[in-house]
Amino acid sequence: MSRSRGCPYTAAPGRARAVRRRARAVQRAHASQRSSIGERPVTEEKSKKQFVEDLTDQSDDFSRWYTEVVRKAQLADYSPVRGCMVIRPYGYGLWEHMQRLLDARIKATGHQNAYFPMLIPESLLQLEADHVEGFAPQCAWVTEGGSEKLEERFAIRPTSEAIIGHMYSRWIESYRDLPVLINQWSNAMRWEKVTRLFLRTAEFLWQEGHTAHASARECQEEVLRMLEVYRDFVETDLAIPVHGGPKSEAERFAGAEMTYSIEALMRDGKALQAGTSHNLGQHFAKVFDITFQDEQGKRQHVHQTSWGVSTRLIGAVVMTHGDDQGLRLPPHIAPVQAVVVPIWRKDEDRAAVTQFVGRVKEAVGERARLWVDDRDQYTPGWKYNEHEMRGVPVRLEIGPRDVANRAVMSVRRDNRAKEAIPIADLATRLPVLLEEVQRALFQSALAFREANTGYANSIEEIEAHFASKRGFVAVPWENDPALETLIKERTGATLRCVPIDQAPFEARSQGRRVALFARAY
RNA sequence: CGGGGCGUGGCGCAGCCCGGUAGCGCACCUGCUUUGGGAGCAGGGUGUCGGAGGUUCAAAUCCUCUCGCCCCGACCA
Repeated sequence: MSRSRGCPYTAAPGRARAVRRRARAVQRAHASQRSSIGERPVTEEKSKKQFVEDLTDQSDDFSRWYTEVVRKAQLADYSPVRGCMVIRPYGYGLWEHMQRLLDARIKATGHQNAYFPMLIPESLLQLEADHVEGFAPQCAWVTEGGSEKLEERFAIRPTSEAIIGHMYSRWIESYRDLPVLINQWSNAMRWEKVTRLFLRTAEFLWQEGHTAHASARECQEEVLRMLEVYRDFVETDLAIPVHGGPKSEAERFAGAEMTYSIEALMRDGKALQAGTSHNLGQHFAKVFDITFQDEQGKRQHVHQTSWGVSTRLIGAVVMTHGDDQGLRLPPHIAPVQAVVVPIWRKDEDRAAVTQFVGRVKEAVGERARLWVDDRDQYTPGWKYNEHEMRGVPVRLEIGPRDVANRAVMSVRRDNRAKEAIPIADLATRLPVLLEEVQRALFQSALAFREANTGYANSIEEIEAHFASKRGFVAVPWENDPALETLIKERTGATLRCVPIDQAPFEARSQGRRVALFARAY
Protein backbone atom coordinates (compact mmCIF):
# COMPACT_ATOMS: atom_id res chain seq x y z
CA MET A 1 0.00 0.00 0.00
CA SER A 2 1.04 3.56 -0.29
CA ARG A 3 2.28 4.73 3.02
CA SER A 4 1.20 8.20 3.89
CA ARG A 5 4.65 9.61 3.97
CA GLY A 6 5.36 13.24 3.94
CA CYS A 7 2.95 14.23 6.61
CA PRO A 8 4.75 17.33 7.77
CA TYR A 9 3.68 16.75 11.32
CA THR A 10 5.14 13.33 11.85
CA ALA A 11 6.50 12.94 15.29
CA ALA A 12 10.15 12.34 15.67
CA PRO A 13 11.57 9.87 18.09
CA GLY A 14 9.54 9.39 21.19
CA ARG A 15 10.46 10.53 24.59
CA ALA A 16 11.99 8.84 27.52
CA ARG A 17 9.65 6.75 29.51
CA ALA A 18 11.74 6.96 32.59
CA VAL A 19 9.97 9.14 35.06
CA ARG A 20 12.17 11.50 36.94
CA ARG A 21 10.82 10.44 40.28
CA ARG A 22 13.33 12.24 42.37
CA ALA A 23 13.16 15.49 40.46
CA ARG A 24 9.38 15.35 40.54
CA ALA A 25 9.33 14.81 44.26
CA VAL A 26 11.50 17.86 44.78
CA GLN A 27 9.33 19.93 42.49
CA ARG A 28 6.19 18.89 44.28
CA ALA A 29 7.66 19.89 47.59
CA HIS A 30 8.45 23.30 46.19
CA ALA A 31 5.19 23.69 44.39
CA SER A 32 2.88 22.64 47.17
CA GLN A 33 2.40 26.18 48.38
CA ARG A 34 1.50 27.41 44.96
CA SER A 35 -1.93 28.65 44.07
CA SER A 36 -3.79 25.69 42.66
CA ILE A 37 -6.25 27.58 40.56
CA GLY A 38 -5.21 25.91 37.32
CA GLU A 39 -5.81 22.50 38.80
CA ARG A 40 -8.96 20.63 38.07
CA PRO A 41 -10.42 18.88 41.09
CA VAL A 42 -10.40 15.53 39.36
CA THR A 43 -6.72 15.48 38.47
CA GLU A 44 -5.85 13.57 41.61
CA GLU A 45 -7.97 10.65 40.43
CA LYS A 46 -5.69 9.49 37.72
CA SER A 47 -6.45 5.98 38.99
CA LYS A 48 -4.40 3.29 37.35
CA LYS A 49 -2.74 4.74 34.28
CA GLN A 50 -0.73 7.82 33.69
CA PHE A 51 -1.47 8.20 30.02
CA VAL A 52 1.32 10.60 29.30
CA GLU A 53 4.10 9.91 31.68
CA ASP A 54 6.78 12.46 31.17
CA LEU A 55 5.09 15.82 31.33
CA THR A 56 5.17 17.98 34.42
CA ASP A 57 1.65 18.43 35.82
CA GLN A 58 0.17 21.88 35.39
CA SER A 59 -0.51 22.10 39.10
CA ASP A 60 3.11 21.25 39.93
CA ASP A 61 4.70 23.98 37.86
CA PHE A 62 2.68 25.62 35.14
CA SER A 63 5.61 27.41 33.53
CA ARG A 64 7.56 24.22 33.29
CA TRP A 65 4.53 22.40 31.90
CA TYR A 66 4.20 25.09 29.24
CA THR A 67 7.81 24.96 28.11
CA GLU A 68 7.83 21.16 28.08
CA VAL A 69 4.63 20.82 26.12
CA VAL A 70 5.69 23.39 23.52
CA ARG A 71 8.94 21.56 22.95
CA LYS A 72 7.71 17.99 23.25
CA ALA A 73 4.74 18.56 20.98
CA GLN A 74 7.26 20.05 18.56
CA LEU A 75 5.63 23.42 18.22
CA ALA A 76 8.90 25.30 18.65
CA ASP A 77 12.50 25.05 19.75
CA TYR A 78 15.18 27.45 20.90
CA SER A 79 17.51 29.01 18.37
CA PRO A 80 21.19 29.82 18.80
CA VAL A 81 20.19 33.47 19.23
CA ARG A 82 18.99 34.42 22.66
CA GLY A 83 15.29 35.13 22.81
CA CYS A 84 14.57 33.85 19.34
CA MET A 85 12.74 30.66 18.54
CA VAL A 86 12.38 28.24 15.69
CA ILE A 87 8.75 27.53 14.88
CA ARG A 88 8.60 23.89 13.84
CA PRO A 89 6.20 22.53 11.22
CA TYR A 90 3.50 21.52 13.70
CA GLY A 91 3.56 24.95 15.35
CA TYR A 92 3.79 26.72 12.03
CA GLY A 93 0.82 24.67 10.83
CA LEU A 94 -1.20 26.24 13.64
CA TRP A 95 -0.03 29.67 12.54
CA GLU A 96 -0.91 28.99 8.91
CA HIS A 97 -4.46 28.07 9.83
CA MET A 98 -4.76 31.14 12.03
CA GLN A 99 -3.47 33.26 9.16
CA ARG A 100 -5.87 31.72 6.69
CA LEU A 101 -8.92 32.23 8.91
CA LEU A 102 -8.01 35.72 10.10
CA ASP A 103 -6.84 36.90 6.70
CA ALA A 104 -10.23 36.03 5.26
CA ARG A 105 -11.89 38.17 7.94
CA ILE A 106 -9.49 41.05 7.32
CA LYS A 107 -10.22 40.95 3.61
CA ALA A 108 -13.94 40.61 4.21
CA THR A 109 -13.84 43.93 6.05
CA GLY A 110 -12.30 45.64 3.05
CA HIS A 111 -8.58 45.52 3.76
CA GLN A 112 -5.76 44.63 1.40
CA ASN A 113 -2.40 43.09 2.16
CA ALA A 114 0.88 44.85 1.41
CA TYR A 115 4.44 44.65 2.61
CA PHE A 116 6.68 47.33 4.12
CA PRO A 117 10.41 46.91 4.69
CA MET A 118 11.88 45.58 7.88
CA LEU A 119 14.50 48.33 8.23
CA ILE A 120 13.34 51.66 9.58
CA PRO A 121 15.60 54.74 9.55
CA GLU A 122 16.19 56.08 13.02
CA SER A 123 15.14 59.56 11.93
CA LEU A 124 11.66 58.31 11.05
CA LEU A 125 11.27 56.51 14.32
CA GLN A 126 12.27 59.62 16.23
CA LEU A 127 9.58 61.84 14.78
CA GLU A 128 6.96 60.83 17.29
CA ALA A 129 8.26 61.40 20.80
CA ASP A 130 6.06 58.99 22.76
CA HIS A 131 6.52 56.39 20.11
CA VAL A 132 10.29 56.56 20.16
CA GLU A 133 10.32 56.63 23.93
CA GLY A 134 8.24 53.48 23.96
CA PHE A 135 10.22 51.55 21.43
CA ALA A 136 13.79 52.83 21.24
CA PRO A 137 14.89 50.81 24.27
CA GLN A 138 13.58 47.67 22.61
CA CYS A 139 15.11 48.19 19.18
CA ALA A 140 17.74 46.11 17.47
CA TRP A 141 19.88 48.33 15.26
CA VAL A 142 21.64 47.76 11.96
CA THR A 143 24.76 49.89 11.85
CA GLU A 144 26.77 48.35 9.05
CA GLY A 145 26.15 47.24 5.48
CA GLY A 146 28.81 44.95 4.14
CA SER A 147 31.99 46.44 5.52
CA GLU A 148 30.78 50.04 5.50
CA LYS A 149 29.45 51.79 8.51
CA LEU A 150 26.07 53.35 7.75
CA GLU A 151 25.56 57.09 7.99
CA GLU A 152 22.25 56.53 9.71
CA ARG A 153 21.43 53.40 11.62
CA PHE A 154 18.28 51.40 10.92
CA ALA A 155 15.97 49.85 13.45
CA ILE A 156 14.70 46.37 12.74
CA ARG A 157 10.98 47.10 12.92
CA PRO A 158 9.52 46.82 16.39
CA THR A 159 6.26 47.88 14.70
CA SER A 160 5.62 49.77 11.48
CA GLU A 161 3.75 52.96 12.34
CA ALA A 162 6.75 55.10 11.40
CA ILE A 163 7.55 53.66 7.99
CA ILE A 164 3.89 53.41 7.10
CA GLY A 165 3.20 56.97 8.22
CA HIS A 166 6.03 58.10 6.01
CA MET A 167 4.58 56.33 3.00
CA TYR A 168 1.00 57.36 3.66
CA SER A 169 2.04 61.01 3.61
CA ARG A 170 3.13 60.45 0.02
CA TRP A 171 0.13 58.44 -1.05
CA ILE A 172 -2.71 60.44 0.42
CA GLU A 173 -3.71 63.74 -1.17
CA SER A 174 -7.47 63.88 -1.37
CA TYR A 175 -10.47 62.71 0.59
CA ARG A 176 -11.01 60.52 -2.44
CA ASP A 177 -7.90 58.51 -1.43
CA LEU A 178 -9.49 57.64 1.90
CA PRO A 179 -9.91 55.42 3.70
CA VAL A 180 -6.62 53.57 3.24
CA LEU A 181 -7.11 50.06 4.58
CA ILE A 182 -3.86 48.09 4.55
CA ASN A 183 -2.69 45.05 6.45
CA GLN A 184 0.67 43.37 6.45
CA TRP A 185 1.78 39.93 7.58
CA SER A 186 5.34 40.21 8.76
CA ASN A 187 7.87 39.63 11.48
CA ALA A 188 8.87 42.16 14.09
CA MET A 189 11.66 42.37 16.61
CA ARG A 190 11.80 43.73 20.12
CA TRP A 191 14.87 43.30 22.24
CA GLU A 192 13.19 41.69 25.23
CA LYS A 193 14.98 41.02 28.47
CA VAL A 194 12.83 38.10 29.45
CA THR A 195 11.49 35.80 26.79
CA ARG A 196 9.14 32.81 26.68
CA LEU A 197 8.40 30.67 23.66
CA PHE A 198 5.53 32.27 21.70
CA LEU A 199 4.46 34.54 24.56
CA ARG A 200 7.31 36.97 24.32
CA THR A 201 10.14 36.35 21.89
CA ALA A 202 12.60 38.79 20.41
CA GLU A 203 11.38 38.08 16.92
CA PHE A 204 7.74 37.24 16.37
CA LEU A 205 5.32 36.88 13.49
CA TRP A 206 2.18 38.94 13.32
CA GLN A 207 -0.15 40.93 11.21
CA GLU A 208 -0.39 44.69 11.63
CA GLY A 209 -3.24 46.63 10.10
CA HIS A 210 -2.73 50.32 9.41
CA THR A 211 -5.60 52.46 8.27
CA ALA A 212 -6.16 56.13 7.57
CA HIS A 213 -9.54 57.88 7.64
CA ALA A 214 -11.06 61.23 6.89
CA SER A 215 -12.95 61.58 10.15
CA ALA A 216 -12.46 60.74 13.80
CA ARG A 217 -15.80 58.99 13.84
CA GLU A 218 -14.90 56.71 10.95
CA CYS A 219 -11.53 56.05 12.54
CA GLN A 220 -13.09 55.00 15.83
CA GLU A 221 -15.53 52.75 14.00
CA GLU A 222 -12.59 51.01 12.38
CA VAL A 223 -10.88 50.52 15.74
CA LEU A 224 -13.95 48.84 17.17
CA ARG A 225 -14.68 46.90 13.99
CA MET A 226 -11.26 45.26 14.10
CA LEU A 227 -11.49 44.59 17.82
CA GLU A 228 -14.71 42.76 17.05
CA VAL A 229 -13.04 40.87 14.20
CA TYR A 230 -10.40 39.69 16.66
CA ARG A 231 -12.97 38.74 19.28
CA ASP A 232 -14.95 36.73 16.79
CA PHE A 233 -11.86 35.06 15.34
CA VAL A 234 -10.35 34.15 18.70
CA GLU A 235 -13.63 32.89 20.13
CA THR A 236 -14.84 31.05 17.04
CA ASP A 237 -11.64 29.57 15.68
CA LEU A 238 -9.33 29.39 18.68
CA ALA A 239 -12.19 28.57 21.09
CA ILE A 240 -10.82 31.11 23.56
CA PRO A 241 -13.37 33.36 25.29
CA VAL A 242 -12.16 36.95 25.59
CA HIS A 243 -13.21 40.25 27.06
CA GLY A 244 -12.65 43.20 24.76
CA GLY A 245 -12.52 46.88 25.59
CA PRO A 246 -10.43 49.99 26.17
CA LYS A 247 -7.31 49.93 28.28
CA SER A 248 -6.31 52.53 30.81
CA GLU A 249 -3.88 55.30 30.07
CA ALA A 250 -1.14 53.42 31.86
CA GLU A 251 -1.51 50.42 29.56
CA ARG A 252 -1.80 52.41 26.34
CA PHE A 253 0.32 51.84 23.26
CA ALA A 254 3.17 54.32 22.87
CA GLY A 255 1.79 57.09 20.67
CA ALA A 256 -1.86 56.04 20.65
CA GLU A 257 -4.83 58.06 21.72
CA MET A 258 -6.65 54.99 22.92
CA THR A 259 -5.78 51.30 23.03
CA TYR A 260 -8.32 48.50 23.02
CA SER A 261 -7.50 44.87 23.67
CA ILE A 262 -9.01 41.45 23.94
CA GLU A 263 -8.03 39.64 27.10
CA ALA A 264 -8.06 35.90 27.70
CA LEU A 265 -7.63 33.89 30.88
CA MET A 266 -5.02 31.15 30.94
CA ARG A 267 -5.40 27.97 32.97
CA ASP A 268 -2.97 29.18 35.60
CA GLY A 269 -5.25 32.12 36.26
CA LYS A 270 -3.14 34.75 34.55
CA ALA A 271 -4.56 37.01 31.87
CA LEU A 272 -3.07 37.26 28.40
CA GLN A 273 -3.53 40.13 26.00
CA ALA A 274 -4.50 38.33 22.82
CA GLY A 275 -4.91 41.22 20.42
CA THR A 276 -4.85 45.00 20.30
CA SER A 277 -6.56 47.72 18.28
CA HIS A 278 -5.34 51.29 18.60
CA ASN A 279 -6.93 54.60 17.82
CA LEU A 280 -3.87 56.64 16.86
CA GLY A 281 -5.85 59.82 16.41
CA GLN A 282 -3.88 62.41 14.47
CA HIS A 283 -0.56 62.04 16.31
CA PHE A 284 1.23 60.24 13.54
CA ALA A 285 -0.55 62.24 10.85
CA LYS A 286 0.85 65.40 12.35
CA VAL A 287 4.44 64.25 12.70
CA PHE A 288 4.52 62.46 9.35
CA ASP A 289 2.50 65.17 7.67
CA ILE A 290 -0.26 62.93 6.37
CA THR A 291 -2.86 65.32 5.04
CA PHE A 292 -5.71 65.38 2.56
CA GLN A 293 -7.92 68.00 0.99
CA ASP A 294 -11.51 67.62 2.05
CA GLU A 295 -14.58 68.31 -0.04
CA GLN A 296 -14.33 72.00 0.76
CA GLY A 297 -10.74 72.09 -0.41
CA LYS A 298 -9.48 72.42 3.15
CA ARG A 299 -6.30 70.56 4.19
CA GLN A 300 -6.76 68.18 7.13
CA HIS A 301 -4.75 65.55 8.93
CA VAL A 302 -5.96 61.97 8.60
CA HIS A 303 -7.13 59.88 11.54
CA GLN A 304 -5.36 56.54 11.90
CA THR A 305 -5.70 53.12 13.44
CA SER A 306 -3.40 50.18 13.87
CA TRP A 307 -4.21 46.71 15.11
CA GLY A 308 -2.41 43.40 15.45
CA VAL A 309 -2.27 39.86 16.67
CA SER A 310 0.85 37.74 16.82
CA THR A 311 2.22 34.24 17.23
CA ARG A 312 1.54 34.85 20.88
CA LEU A 313 -1.90 33.46 20.06
CA ILE A 314 -0.28 30.04 19.77
CA GLY A 315 0.79 30.39 23.38
CA ALA A 316 -2.76 31.40 24.25
CA VAL A 317 -4.14 28.24 22.63
CA VAL A 318 -1.64 26.09 24.50
CA MET A 319 -2.36 27.68 27.89
CA THR A 320 -6.12 27.93 27.49
CA HIS A 321 -6.87 24.39 26.40
CA GLY A 322 -3.88 22.28 27.44
CA ASP A 323 -4.12 19.74 30.25
CA ASP A 324 -1.76 17.38 32.08
CA GLN A 325 -1.67 15.09 29.06
CA GLY A 326 -0.53 17.87 26.74
CA LEU A 327 -2.13 20.00 24.08
CA ARG A 328 -5.79 20.08 23.19
CA LEU A 329 -6.08 21.82 19.85
CA PRO A 330 -9.25 23.44 18.55
CA PRO A 331 -10.21 21.55 15.36
CA HIS A 332 -10.47 24.75 13.30
CA ILE A 333 -6.74 25.29 13.53
CA ALA A 334 -5.42 21.79 14.29
CA PRO A 335 -2.89 20.80 11.62
CA VAL A 336 -4.21 17.25 11.93
CA GLN A 337 -7.87 17.09 12.83
CA ALA A 338 -8.18 13.34 13.00
CA VAL A 339 -5.44 10.77 13.18
CA VAL A 340 -6.04 7.22 12.05
CA VAL A 341 -4.28 4.54 14.07
CA PRO A 342 -4.39 1.16 12.33
CA ILE A 343 -4.14 -1.94 14.50
CA TRP A 344 -3.39 -5.52 13.61
CA ARG A 345 -2.07 -8.77 15.06
CA LYS A 346 -1.67 -11.07 12.11
CA ASP A 347 -0.66 -10.47 8.51
CA GLU A 348 -4.18 -11.20 7.27
CA ASP A 349 -5.48 -8.54 9.66
CA ARG A 350 -2.93 -6.12 8.40
CA ALA A 351 -4.05 -6.46 4.81
CA ALA A 352 -7.70 -6.13 5.74
CA VAL A 353 -7.10 -3.15 8.02
CA THR A 354 -4.96 -1.41 5.43
CA GLN A 355 -7.60 -1.81 2.81
CA PHE A 356 -10.28 -0.55 5.15
CA VAL A 357 -8.17 2.47 6.07
CA GLY A 358 -8.01 3.32 2.40
CA ARG A 359 -11.78 3.34 2.25
CA VAL A 360 -11.93 5.54 5.34
CA LYS A 361 -9.61 8.06 3.71
CA GLU A 362 -11.75 8.05 0.62
CA ALA A 363 -14.93 8.48 2.62
CA VAL A 364 -13.56 11.46 4.54
CA GLY A 365 -11.97 13.09 1.54
CA GLU A 366 -11.51 16.83 2.05
CA ARG A 367 -14.02 17.03 4.87
CA ALA A 368 -11.33 16.80 7.53
CA ARG A 369 -7.57 17.01 7.74
CA LEU A 370 -6.83 13.34 8.21
CA TRP A 371 -3.51 11.69 8.79
CA VAL A 372 -2.97 7.95 8.74
CA ASP A 373 -0.26 7.13 11.25
CA ASP A 374 0.90 3.84 9.79
CA ARG A 375 4.41 4.07 11.16
CA ASP A 376 5.52 0.55 11.84
CA GLN A 377 7.95 1.17 14.62
CA TYR A 378 5.40 2.36 17.16
CA THR A 379 2.66 0.40 18.88
CA PRO A 380 -0.91 1.66 18.85
CA GLY A 381 -0.72 2.51 22.53
CA TRP A 382 2.36 4.58 21.99
CA LYS A 383 0.64 6.47 19.20
CA TYR A 384 -2.42 7.17 21.37
CA ASN A 385 -0.23 8.90 23.92
CA GLU A 386 1.78 10.71 21.31
CA HIS A 387 -1.23 12.17 19.55
CA GLU A 388 -2.94 13.08 22.79
CA MET A 389 0.17 14.95 23.86
CA ARG A 390 0.17 16.75 20.53
CA GLY A 391 -3.48 17.63 20.91
CA VAL A 392 -5.01 15.96 17.83
CA PRO A 393 -8.75 16.54 18.36
CA VAL A 394 -9.99 13.11 17.26
CA ARG A 395 -8.38 9.70 16.99
CA LEU A 396 -9.82 7.00 14.79
CA GLU A 397 -8.80 3.50 15.84
CA ILE A 398 -9.16 0.89 13.14
CA GLY A 399 -8.49 -2.76 13.97
CA PRO A 400 -9.82 -6.14 12.86
CA ARG A 401 -12.89 -5.78 15.05
CA ASP A 402 -13.73 -2.46 13.42
CA VAL A 403 -13.22 -3.88 9.96
CA ALA A 404 -15.63 -6.66 10.85
CA ASN A 405 -18.14 -4.08 12.07
CA ARG A 406 -17.52 -1.82 9.09
CA ALA A 407 -16.92 1.01 11.53
CA VAL A 408 -14.15 3.03 13.14
CA MET A 409 -13.72 3.69 16.85
CA SER A 410 -13.39 7.42 17.41
CA VAL A 411 -11.96 8.90 20.57
CA ARG A 412 -12.17 12.61 21.38
CA ARG A 413 -9.07 14.26 22.78
CA ASP A 414 -10.94 16.72 24.95
CA ASN A 415 -12.92 14.22 27.01
CA ARG A 416 -11.82 10.80 25.70
CA ALA A 417 -15.42 9.95 24.77
CA LYS A 418 -15.52 6.91 22.51
CA GLU A 419 -17.97 6.32 19.73
CA ALA A 420 -18.16 3.68 17.02
CA ILE A 421 -18.88 5.36 13.70
CA PRO A 422 -20.07 3.18 10.81
CA ILE A 423 -18.04 3.94 7.73
CA ALA A 424 -21.22 4.83 5.90
CA ASP A 425 -21.80 7.69 8.38
CA LEU A 426 -18.21 8.89 8.63
CA ALA A 427 -18.38 11.61 5.99
CA THR A 428 -21.20 13.35 7.82
CA ARG A 429 -20.40 12.38 11.40
CA LEU A 430 -16.70 13.33 11.54
CA PRO A 431 -17.13 17.02 10.66
CA VAL A 432 -19.93 17.26 13.20
CA LEU A 433 -17.79 15.56 15.80
CA LEU A 434 -15.00 18.04 15.16
CA GLU A 435 -17.43 20.91 15.63
CA GLU A 436 -18.57 19.35 18.88
CA VAL A 437 -14.99 19.27 20.11
CA GLN A 438 -14.50 22.87 19.01
CA ARG A 439 -17.57 23.97 20.96
CA ALA A 440 -16.73 21.88 24.00
CA LEU A 441 -13.29 23.46 24.25
CA PHE A 442 -14.83 26.91 24.14
CA GLN A 443 -17.44 25.97 26.73
CA SER A 444 -14.91 24.51 29.10
CA ALA A 445 -12.66 27.57 28.76
CA LEU A 446 -15.70 29.77 29.38
CA ALA A 447 -16.70 27.79 32.45
CA PHE A 448 -13.15 28.05 33.75
CA ARG A 449 -13.15 31.79 33.25
CA GLU A 450 -16.48 32.20 35.00
CA ALA A 451 -15.30 30.09 37.91
CA ASN A 452 -12.24 32.31 38.12
CA THR A 453 -13.81 35.72 37.90
CA GLY A 454 -14.34 37.49 41.18
CA TYR A 455 -15.96 40.75 42.08
CA ALA A 456 -14.63 43.44 44.37
CA ASN A 457 -15.79 46.83 45.54
CA SER A 458 -12.76 48.12 47.35
CA ILE A 459 -9.01 47.91 47.44
CA GLU A 460 -9.35 45.65 50.49
CA GLU A 461 -11.55 43.23 48.61
CA ILE A 462 -9.22 43.26 45.65
CA GLU A 463 -6.27 42.51 47.90
CA ALA A 464 -8.18 39.76 49.64
CA HIS A 465 -8.93 38.14 46.30
CA PHE A 466 -5.38 38.16 45.00
CA ALA A 467 -4.01 37.01 48.32
CA SER A 468 -5.39 33.55 47.69
CA LYS A 469 -6.58 33.44 44.10
CA ARG A 470 -5.89 34.50 40.58
CA GLY A 471 -8.23 35.06 37.66
CA PHE A 472 -10.13 38.20 36.78
CA VAL A 473 -11.57 40.58 39.30
CA ALA A 474 -14.33 42.89 38.16
CA VAL A 475 -14.18 46.28 39.84
CA PRO A 476 -16.73 49.08 39.46
CA TRP A 477 -14.70 51.64 37.60
CA GLU A 478 -14.57 55.27 36.75
CA ASN A 479 -11.18 56.21 35.44
CA ASP A 480 -9.02 56.40 38.57
CA PRO A 481 -5.29 56.27 37.79
CA ALA A 482 -4.27 56.57 41.41
CA LEU A 483 -6.33 53.56 42.43
CA GLU A 484 -5.05 51.66 39.44
CA THR A 485 -1.47 52.26 40.55
CA LEU A 486 -2.31 51.30 44.11
CA ILE A 487 -3.88 48.03 42.99
CA LYS A 488 -0.84 47.23 40.93
CA GLU A 489 1.52 47.96 43.80
CA ARG A 490 -0.45 45.97 46.36
CA THR A 491 -1.46 42.96 44.26
CA GLY A 492 0.59 42.88 41.07
CA ALA A 493 -2.65 42.95 39.11
CA THR A 494 -3.11 45.38 36.24
CA LEU A 495 -6.17 46.82 34.57
CA ARG A 496 -6.67 44.55 31.60
CA CYS A 497 -9.56 46.36 29.99
CA VAL A 498 -12.96 47.86 30.58
CA PRO A 499 -15.17 45.32 28.78
CA ILE A 500 -17.42 46.81 26.13
CA ASP A 501 -19.80 43.96 26.76
CA GLN A 502 -20.78 44.45 30.37
CA ALA A 503 -23.54 41.86 30.31
CA PRO A 504 -21.54 39.17 32.15
CA PHE A 505 -21.12 41.53 35.11
CA GLU A 506 -24.49 43.22 35.30
CA ALA A 507 -25.91 40.84 37.83
CA ARG A 508 -23.40 41.98 40.41
CA SER A 509 -22.44 45.47 39.33
CA GLN A 510 -25.78 47.14 39.94
CA GLY A 511 -25.55 49.11 36.77
CA ARG A 512 -22.02 50.34 37.41
CA ARG A 513 -19.44 49.85 34.69
CA VAL A 514 -16.66 47.46 35.73
CA ALA A 515 -13.01 47.13 34.78
CA LEU A 516 -11.18 43.82 34.84
CA PHE A 517 -8.02 43.40 36.86
CA ALA A 518 -5.69 40.41 36.73
CA ARG A 519 -2.12 39.38 36.98
CA ALA A 520 -0.99 39.13 33.42
CA TYR A 521 1.62 37.72 31.07
C1' C B 1 17.75 44.27 35.40
C1' G B 2 18.12 41.84 40.73
C1' G B 3 17.78 36.86 43.58
C1' G B 4 18.06 31.50 42.92
C1' G B 5 18.81 26.99 39.92
C1' C B 6 20.74 24.24 35.73
C1' G B 7 24.25 23.37 31.22
C1' U B 8 27.88 16.00 30.51
C1' G B 9 25.91 11.27 23.45
C1' G B 10 19.49 13.00 20.09
C1' C B 11 16.48 13.37 25.13
C1' G B 12 16.58 12.78 30.59
C1' C B 13 20.27 12.31 34.14
C1' A B 14 24.69 10.22 37.40
C1' G B 15 29.82 11.44 38.04
C1' C B 16 32.00 17.20 40.60
C1' C B 17 32.26 18.02 47.55
C1' C B 18 37.40 14.46 47.85
C1' G B 19 41.25 16.04 40.31
C1' G B 20 43.61 10.13 37.88
C1' U B 21 41.31 6.01 31.04
C1' A B 22 33.36 9.49 30.81
C1' G B 23 28.84 6.21 32.67
C1' C B 24 23.31 4.89 33.03
C1' G B 25 18.15 4.89 31.10
C1' C B 26 15.45 6.07 26.90
C1' A B 27 15.99 7.15 21.77
C1' C B 28 18.78 5.55 17.27
C1' C B 29 20.81 1.25 13.79
C1' U B 30 20.57 -4.47 12.60
C1' G B 31 17.94 -9.10 13.30
C1' C B 32 13.92 -12.04 15.13
C1' U B 33 9.41 -12.10 17.84
C1' U B 34 5.46 -8.28 18.47
C1' U B 35 1.07 -4.44 17.81
C1' G B 36 -6.89 -2.67 20.89
C1' G B 37 -3.23 2.50 26.16
C1' G B 38 4.12 4.37 25.64
C1' A B 39 6.26 -4.21 23.43
C1' G B 40 10.48 -8.19 24.26
C1' C B 41 15.28 -10.43 23.44
C1' A B 42 20.18 -10.24 21.18
C1' G B 43 23.92 -7.34 18.90
C1' G B 44 25.77 -2.28 17.47
C1' G B 45 27.06 3.20 16.83
C1' U B 46 27.06 7.69 19.38
C1' G B 47 30.59 12.65 23.49
C1' U B 48 35.43 19.10 21.30
C1' C B 49 31.60 17.29 29.52
C1' G B 50 28.04 25.17 26.99
C1' G B 51 32.54 28.47 25.69
C1' A B 52 37.32 30.99 26.93
C1' G B 53 41.26 31.56 30.14
C1' G B 54 43.94 29.88 34.57
C1' U B 55 45.95 26.30 38.56
C1' U B 56 48.13 21.24 38.07
C1' C B 57 52.37 15.90 36.08
C1' A B 58 46.96 15.38 35.20
C1' A B 59 40.59 19.19 35.00
C1' A B 60 33.74 17.12 33.53
C1' U B 61 35.69 17.78 38.67
C1' C B 62 39.29 23.43 41.57
C1' C B 63 39.53 29.12 40.28
C1' U B 64 38.15 33.47 37.04
C1' C B 65 35.40 35.34 33.17
C1' U B 66 31.64 34.53 29.60
C1' C B 67 27.22 32.53 26.88
C1' G B 68 22.53 30.12 27.16
C1' C B 69 18.09 28.07 29.44
C1' C B 70 14.51 27.68 33.66
C1' C B 71 12.09 29.71 38.19
C1' C B 72 10.83 34.06 41.42
C1' G B 73 10.58 39.46 41.44
C1' A B 74 10.98 44.60 38.81
C1' C B 75 9.98 46.45 33.61
C1' C B 76 7.64 46.17 28.91
C1' A B 77 3.20 43.73 23.75
